[in-house]
Amino acid sequence: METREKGVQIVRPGRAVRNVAAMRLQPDRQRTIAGLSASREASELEKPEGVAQDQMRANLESLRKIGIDPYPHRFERSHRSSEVVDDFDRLEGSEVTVAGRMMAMRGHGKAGFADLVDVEGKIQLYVRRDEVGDEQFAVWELLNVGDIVGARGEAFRTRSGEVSVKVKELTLLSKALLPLPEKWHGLKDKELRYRRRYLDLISNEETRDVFRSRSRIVHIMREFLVGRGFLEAETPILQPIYGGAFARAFETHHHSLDLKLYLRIADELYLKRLIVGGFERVFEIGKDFRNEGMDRTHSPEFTQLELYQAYADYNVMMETTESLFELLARELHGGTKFTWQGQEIDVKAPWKRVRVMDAVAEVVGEEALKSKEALVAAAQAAGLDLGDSQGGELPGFGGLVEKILDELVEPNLIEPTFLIDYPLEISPLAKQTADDPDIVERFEIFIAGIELGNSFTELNDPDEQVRRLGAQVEKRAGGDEEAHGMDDDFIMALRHGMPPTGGLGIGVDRVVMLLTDSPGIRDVILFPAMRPERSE
RNA sequence: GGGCCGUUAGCUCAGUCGGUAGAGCACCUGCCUUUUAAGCAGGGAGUCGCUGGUUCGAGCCCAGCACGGCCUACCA
Repeated sequence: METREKGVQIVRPGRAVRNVAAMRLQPDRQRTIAGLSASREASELEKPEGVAQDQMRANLESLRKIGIDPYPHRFERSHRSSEVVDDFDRLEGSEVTVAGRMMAMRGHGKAGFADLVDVEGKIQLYVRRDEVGDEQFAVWELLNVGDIVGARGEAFRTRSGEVSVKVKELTLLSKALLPLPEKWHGLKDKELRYRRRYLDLISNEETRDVFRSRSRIVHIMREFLVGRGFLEAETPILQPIYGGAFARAFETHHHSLDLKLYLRIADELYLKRLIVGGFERVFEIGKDFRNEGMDRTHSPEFTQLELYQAYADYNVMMETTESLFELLARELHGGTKFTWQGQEIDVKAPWKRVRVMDAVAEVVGEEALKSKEALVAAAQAAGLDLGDSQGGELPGFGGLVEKILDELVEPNLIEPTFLIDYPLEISPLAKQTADDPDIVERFEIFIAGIELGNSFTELNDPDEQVRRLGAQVEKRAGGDEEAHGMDDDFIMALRHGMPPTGGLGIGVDRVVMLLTDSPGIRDVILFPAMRPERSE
C-alpha cells in the first residue's frame, strides 16, 4: 500500500486483503458492498485482484476517501469541444470549460493527456501537476477511461498541433465502473451492439451518424408536410378494431373497461376520419405494430409516415413521393444520387411507373393473365410454391398476382419505381380505376428491391366500402387472421361524406436504411426487438 | 419450420494432432511535464454459452439446449 500526497491511502482490490495496513480500509469497503446485496459481498471479496472493473470500483472508493463526490449534481460548461476546435483562432489563450467522457488517457509522468469526447466532437485535455496541484493530480491518477469529467483551463495548441485545454481545474462528474469496449476496433458483436446500444453509440461513430441521420430524416419529413399545409395528428395506438393493412395484431387488455384492445397495425382508418372531419391535409409519424416474422426489412414495431390529402388522388401522391425523396436525398447526400449496399440509386423525378398487370405479364407472359388456371400454371412453371403443396388452398387471382410480384418482380426494382394499379381483391380500401372495376388506383414504392410505401386513391363510397370489408370479414371467418374486420364507426364516418382523397404510407425505418446505407432494419432502430437474454 | 455459421478475459481476437489457456486493448505497479492506437519495464485478470456423453485426459470430438448472425421457407 503506497501513500500518496496528503497521506491519501489508495485502495487496491484483493491485494488489500493481504495487507495489514490496508485492513483499516475494509470496513468502508464492506459497507459499500453490503449495500449492493448480501450475496455480492462474498463474491466481490473473493475475486482475484486486478480485474479492471474491480479496480475501477476501488478507485471510486479511493476518491470518496479523499473527499471527492464521484457523482456531483451539475456542471456549467462554457463550450462544446467542437466550438473550441472550430473557434480556436479566437479562443486561443482564453479560458474555456468543457465536459465529456474520457475516451483515452496517456499518462506522462507528472502530466498526462486525455481525449475528452462530448456530443459531437473531441478535445484533448492536458493535465500538469504543477498546474492543477498535488490534490487534483492525485484525483487525475485515480481516473479511468470512461469516466465523465469537466475541465476548466486555457485553450492552446500542443507542439504537435492538437487543440487542447491546459487544465487548471479538473472535476469528476461521473465515475465509470465498467470498462469500455476496445478502443481501436470498437464494439463489433452485433448482438451486443443491439442489446447495449449505449456502448455501440459510445464506441462506434458510424452508429451515431446513422441515428443523427434518422433524426434529420424524420425532421425533414415533418417540415416538408407542415410546409405543404398538413396538420400533424396523433391517433389511437390502442384500438378496439384494427385495420388499414393486412397483418396480425398484438393484443392487450384494458382492465377498467374490461376490453380487448389491439395495438394498431396502421393509422389509416383514423386519419381518414379526420379527412371527413374537414382537416383536408393530415399526417402522422408513429409506431405501428405487426405480430409477424422479423427479418432484414421487418420489425414487429416500426415507424410509419401516413398522410392524407383531400381533393387529391394517387397521381398527386406519386408526385409528393418523388418530391419528398428528392428533398431527403439532397439534404443527406447533396444530390439525388447515392448508393445502398453497393447499388447505385438515383431518386431524381420522374420515377418509372409500371402497371402491375404489365409487370406480371412481362415475367409470366401475356397468355397467363387470361384465366386463373393459366396463371397458376405459369406461376408453378416459374417455380413458385403457391402454398397448395402442403394441403393449403390456392390463392385467388389477386393473391397469385401478389405472389408473382413478390417473388419475380419486386426484387428487381432497383431504380425508384411505382408499381401501379393493383387488383381490387387485395386492396380493400382503394378506389377502382375509371375503366376497370377489378383494378384500383393504388401504387407501391420500390427502391433497391425494397418496398418503401403504399398509396391509393381512397375509397370514399360507403356502400362499396361495406361490400369490400364484408368480403374481408368472410376471409377472416375462414381463418385469415390478417384480413380486415368490419369497422362500423369508420363506415359511419364515410356515410357523412369523405372528399376524394389521396393517401400515402411510407416506412420510415426503411427510408432510413436506404439513406444511411444500412443493411438491415435493426441497424436503424435504436433498441430493436430481441429475445431476452437467458438469466440463470 | 429448415440449413449453414458463430459463442474463449470487460472488449477485439488466436488456440496446431484431444494433453490442462494465449495476444492486443482495458486495468494495476514503476519510469516518464507537449503525448495522441504515446513509449519502456513488470503484473494481475477465464463458469472456454449451458447440460450431458465419449476419453486416462475435452476449448477442441458427439448429442441436446440457449442466444445471435446469414440464407431459406411460411405468413401477407
